This record gives sequence, structure tokens and C-alpha cells, in this order.
Amino acid sequence: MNKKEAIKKSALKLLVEKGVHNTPMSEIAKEAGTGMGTIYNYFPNKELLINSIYVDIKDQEEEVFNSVDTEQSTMIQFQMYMQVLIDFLIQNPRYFHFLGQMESSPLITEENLMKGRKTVDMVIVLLKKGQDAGVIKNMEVSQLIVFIGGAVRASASWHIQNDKNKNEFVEQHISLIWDAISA
Amino acid sequence: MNKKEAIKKSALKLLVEKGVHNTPMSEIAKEAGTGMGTIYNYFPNKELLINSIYVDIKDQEEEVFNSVDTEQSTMIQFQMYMQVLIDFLIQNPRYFHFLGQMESSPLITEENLMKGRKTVDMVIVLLKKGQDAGVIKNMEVSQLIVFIGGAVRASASWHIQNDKNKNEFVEQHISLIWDAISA
Amino acid sequence: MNKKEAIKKSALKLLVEKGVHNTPMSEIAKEAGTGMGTIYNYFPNKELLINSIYVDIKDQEEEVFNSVDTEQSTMIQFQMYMQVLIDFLIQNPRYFHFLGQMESSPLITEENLMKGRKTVDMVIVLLKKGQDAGVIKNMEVSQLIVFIGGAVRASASWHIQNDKNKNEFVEQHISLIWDAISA
Amino acid sequence: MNKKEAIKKSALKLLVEKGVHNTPMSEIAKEAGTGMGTIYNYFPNKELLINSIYVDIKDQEEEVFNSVDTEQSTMIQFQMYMQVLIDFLIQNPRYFHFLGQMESSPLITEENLMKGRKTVDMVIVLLKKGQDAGVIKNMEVSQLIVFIGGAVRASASWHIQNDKNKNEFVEQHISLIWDAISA
DNA sequence: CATGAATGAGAATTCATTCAT
DNA sequence: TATGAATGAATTCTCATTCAT
Repeated sequence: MNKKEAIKKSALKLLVEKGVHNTPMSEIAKEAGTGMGTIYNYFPNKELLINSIYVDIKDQEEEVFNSVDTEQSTMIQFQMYMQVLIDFLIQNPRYFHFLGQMESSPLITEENLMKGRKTVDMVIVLLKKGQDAGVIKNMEVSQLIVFIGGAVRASASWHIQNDKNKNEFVEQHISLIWDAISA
Repeated sequence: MNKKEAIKKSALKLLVEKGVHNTPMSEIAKEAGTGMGTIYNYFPNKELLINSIYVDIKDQEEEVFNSVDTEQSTMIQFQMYMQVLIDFLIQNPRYFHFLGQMESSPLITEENLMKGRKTVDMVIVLLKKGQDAGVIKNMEVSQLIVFIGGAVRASASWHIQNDKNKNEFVEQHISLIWDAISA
Repeated sequence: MNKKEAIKKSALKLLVEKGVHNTPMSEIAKEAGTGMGTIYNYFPNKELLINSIYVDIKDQEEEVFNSVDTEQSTMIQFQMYMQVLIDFLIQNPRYFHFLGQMESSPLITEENLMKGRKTVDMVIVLLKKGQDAGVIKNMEVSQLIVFIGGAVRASASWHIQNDKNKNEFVEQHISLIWDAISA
Repeated sequence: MNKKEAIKKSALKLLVEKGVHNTPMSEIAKEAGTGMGTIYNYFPNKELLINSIYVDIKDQEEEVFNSVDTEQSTMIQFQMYMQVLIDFLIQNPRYFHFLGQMESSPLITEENLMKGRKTVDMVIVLLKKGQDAGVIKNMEVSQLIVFIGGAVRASASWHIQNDKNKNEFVEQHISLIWDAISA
């Protein structure tokens, strides 16, 4: 396999399982089946390795968002956004945990955090459109965003822990969110 | 001041500002105005110091919850719970950030995490009562809890960052949550 | 013994014997009879440890210079300067080798190199006085200085390698230098 | 260009600019426009590459010495030796710096250091002849040699730093040396 | 109880060297 | 011969913890 990908994959696994500061580079190397020096051929240091993983995840997240049909009604489009995002997190629990860890850490550069906000921007646009059309509550968008973010995290978290019939519950969760923000 | 308290206060400050692994015990000692050895007189090791801070915060959270009048309607009681909890976090931003960091870290012992769930248990009881009375949506309670948790974090986070007229916005946030979970 | 001094002494010994880049901090610690961490309690890093040794030596050199009677004739004073300097280097061969290594290395900070030039400045003053009085050749002082420096190093080097009757030979050497620069 | 020569040239440049231990083989390869492995086709290891450069320089030095007419008087021949040597160093500042670095380093093998002493031997022969003829001071030759060495280094050093009308100053320097050693 | 110098295990990072292509 | 990705031993530096005062 591609060594660079193997390193990122192993790093993600261990970072999530043991935390950033309990994961020595040497262990990442062992898990990836490479020498320690090989990691440094691809990533100048630990911090940039972690940032690289972050950007990868955010890129995939954006890709998933781009699959949503933007010709639909605000409600449908919003629900689709939620659907693909929550599905994405449920199907990649490591991504979810990784993002959770990075949230309260100064490791990710401001620049990469910016890049990662693309999906949020797409939702912001939709929410504003919805407010203009009178279907979304007329609150500060930042307030809505932070609420939705919390709800999404909560939903993903719950599904990852309770492996029940997923589809049904995700839909329930999404309608919970929609009920909260719709006018 | 009580030395033990001084140590916990300084530790909390630095832990939140610089992260657990960038806060040496020596710096905590300096900030607290004690010697390093003194910390070890009160706390056997760094991990237990952090756990002690965690338990302290959770104890205060519980105290705040206990101030809520349980003779009111489900809606009023629920809104009061939210109100005191969000206020508590907004007024103690360090607590909020500390809890955020501890969430995705293996540092807090299972036992102390348990202790910290007392307030959650109180909300669970209320939600079940509300479901029986038909005022709360009939979903799995764990689902509701995780949703509410996310929403509370989101609300506190927004208010700590945007220092606007608080009361009004907190109320808006709470009604957002209530709209979402009420039947 | 004073640990800080023990560390500097051991470091000097090993640095001279094995070269800067073949002397791990761990070995310095072992030689000094301390733990590695102890070194870092006194010196923030290897570079500053080395700089500290450099400054120490230069301070001692200056002290030795200050013992010279400045009421004497230019010739006598010059010969005294040479005498105490060469003696100082012969009696501290490690200093001599250390300075030789540092000369062609970017390790010593500009600031410390400046500090180390105090003795040179004293000689410059004397040479200028001698030129005014017509007893020193009328060349650029920087040229004379660099020549004298080379001669001193050469003399010290020879005496350290050939452990003959020192006094006599040092005097010969000094008169060699004086013959060269006197008008 | 010949790859072997390109490697030695690049190595010399970087070694002088950045120091032996701050010059990775990979950078030498890049500077030389070859792959890292290619270096190892020509030089078994870094140490031998450096030794090879040392020997090259010393060979050139010897060649330059051999251009001196040995039919002249001791004084003329001595001054010619000094002239060609100092010129050689001034015109090849990298050689000068490289030799300076190697002097206090255990990298050059004893065998190669020996080879490098051929020019010194030629001067020794001349000095002895001069002593027999009564034109050179009757000191131990090793003493004279070490003194002359220091003076040459000093002269080259001064000229490399002060790019003035060279010829005149080199002559001044040489007569300084001659004044010092002549009887 | 209070102190802080001393310690050394552990982590990140570098780079000479190898070897499959 | 030429290449450069892969390697891991070696090095610097950090910091939780101890213990003599």
C-alpha cells in the first residue's frame, strides 16, 4: 500500500484510541509497518502529520456535502446536509473522535481550520436563504450554527455508541433539529 | 488562601490556557506560589490533581442543579435546569473549557465520570416524567440527553465567544431546545 | 562540589577531547556525576552551555590581563601581555583547544564574541600608543593584531606539545613577535 | 562535469558554509545535482569524502610549492614560499576555511595528516639550511614552523576579510614574518 | 508541612547509509 | 552506474516525581 496513506491511517487510529500525547511517533511507525524516519519523509513533524489528517477528513466531508442536490427546498436541502454529514460521521467513527479531540486543541493551524469551515459556510448560505423565505427562525445565524453543530455531534455520538437501526434514528434526530430551527 | 485551593485554581487556569500536556507541574507550582513538592502533599500525582478539579466542578454543577424548584411544571423545571446550567458555564468559562478538554481524554477515571453524571440523571428523571405526561417527544431518552448536551455546550460556547446581552439570548437558546424536544 | 561548575568542567573536558558533535549531553552528565536533567536546570540547552564555558574562559583571560602593570614602557607592557596570555593558555591547555574549536564554529553568539574581545581591545590601545611613539611598525592595527594572534596561538600550541623548559622558550617566542612588530 | 569532482566541490562549499555536522549528505547530493547513492559510489562514507577533499587541497598546495625556484637565496626562497602559499589561500578562501575547520577535528586520518605535511617539510629543510648559513635565528625549527604557520593563517585570514590592494599587504606581512625569524 | 534541586525515562527529530529498481 | 525512498540508531530536550533539608 501507499506508505503515506498507511501512515495517516495508522496515526488516525492511534491518535483516536490513545490521544495525541500518548501516541509516540515510534508507535505510529510500528503500526504503519514503516521506520520512524519514513514518517518524517512525508510529514515534517508530528503537528503537520495531524494537520494533514485533519485536512483530509475535511476534504472528504466537503465532497460528501457537494453530493447534495441544491435544487430542492430549503427544508429538503437542510435535511440532506444533515443526513450526509451524520452518515459520514457514523460511518467513520474515527473521524468523529478525531475532530472532537482537535476541537479543544491548538494543534490545527488557523489556516487549516479555515479550510475546514467550507461546509459550515454552505450551511450558513442555506440558513440565510431560509430566513429570507421565512422558513427558518430569525435568530443570529452564528447561534443557529453552533446549535446545529452541537446537535450533529450529539447525534453522531449517540449512534456510534448505540448501534441500532440507524436510518430511522438519524431521521428522528434530523427532524428534532429541523423542529428547533424552523420558523 | 488555602494552599490546596490555590493549587487547584492555578492548575485549572493553566490547564485551560495551555492544555494538559503543555502545563508542567512546576509551572502550576509557580502560579500557585508554592513549591512543587507541596502539590504532591495534596495530590498524589498530576492525574489525580486533574481528577480532583473535575470532581469539584461537577460538585458545583450539582449544587446549582439542586437550587431548582422541582415543584414546577416539566417545562418550567426543564427550562430552569437549562438556565442554571448554561449560566453556570457562562459564568465559569474555565470550567466549560476544562470539561471540553476532558471529554475526549482518558484522564478522568471511570469512577469520577460516574459521579459527574448525577446532574444528567436528574434531567433523565424529568424527561421520563415529561414523556409519561405527553409533553416530551417519545424518543429514547439517551437520544434526547445527547441532543440536549450538545445544545447546552453549543449555547455556552456561543455566549462565551459573543458577549452580547446574555439573558435574552440564553432564553432564545433554551426555547430552541424546548421546541426540539417537546411533543 | 558545586554541580554547575562540575558540569562546565566535565563538558569542557569532553568537548575538547571528542569535539562538540561527538559529545552527547548524556555523556557530559555521566562525567559530571549528575543526571542529564540537571544540566538543563543550569543551562537551557547545549549551545548555551558551550557559550557559558566560552564566557568563563574569556573572563579569566581578562582577569589575567588586568594583572599587567600599565605604567611600564610599551615594550615591557606588550611583553607582559604576551607573557601572561601565553602562560594562561599553556597552563590551561583545554581552554586553548576549546577556543581553537570555537573559532571556526558558529556556536558562540555574536554578543559573547564581543565580550571576548576585551583583551584584544586592550592590546589595540597599546599598539596605537606604540605607533604614536614610533616604537611599533606603522601598519594597519588589524593586521598587527591578526599576526600577533596567530603567533600567540602558535606559541601556545608548541609549548603544549613540547613540554620543555617553558620560561625560556616563551621568552624566545615573545621576542620573536616583538622583533616582528617593532619599528 | 565529472560527477566525482562535482560532489567534492559541492561538499566543500556546504561544509565550509554550514559546518560539517550541519551538512547532510542529502544536501550535498542536491547541490551536486546527483542522487545520494551516487556519492556512495565514489566515497565509501562521509568521513572519507571529507578526507578526500583534504588530500586534494593539500596536493594542490604542494603543487604550488613546487613552482618555487629552489636556486634562489634562502631569503628569496622563503619569501616565495610564503607568497605562493598565502596567495593560494587568498584565492581559495574555501580551502582556507575548510583547513581551519579540520585542524581541530578528529575527522582527518593520521595518514592523511602526514601526507599534508609535505609542504611543511620543504620549509623545514629551507629553515635548517638558513640556520646553517646563519641567516635564520637559531631556535628549534618546530618553534619556527609553528610560528610561521600562525602568521600565514593570520595573513590569509586578514586578507580574506579585508579585500584591499592585496599585493602590497601580503608583502608587508611576509616581511613581518621574515623580520621575526631572520637572525 | 513546605521546598525545589536532582533525576532519568520517554518523546520528537535528524541523518548516514543501504539497496531495490 | 545512478537513484532516492526507507531505515533506525543516536541525540537533544522535557517534565512528572522524589527526597533531603
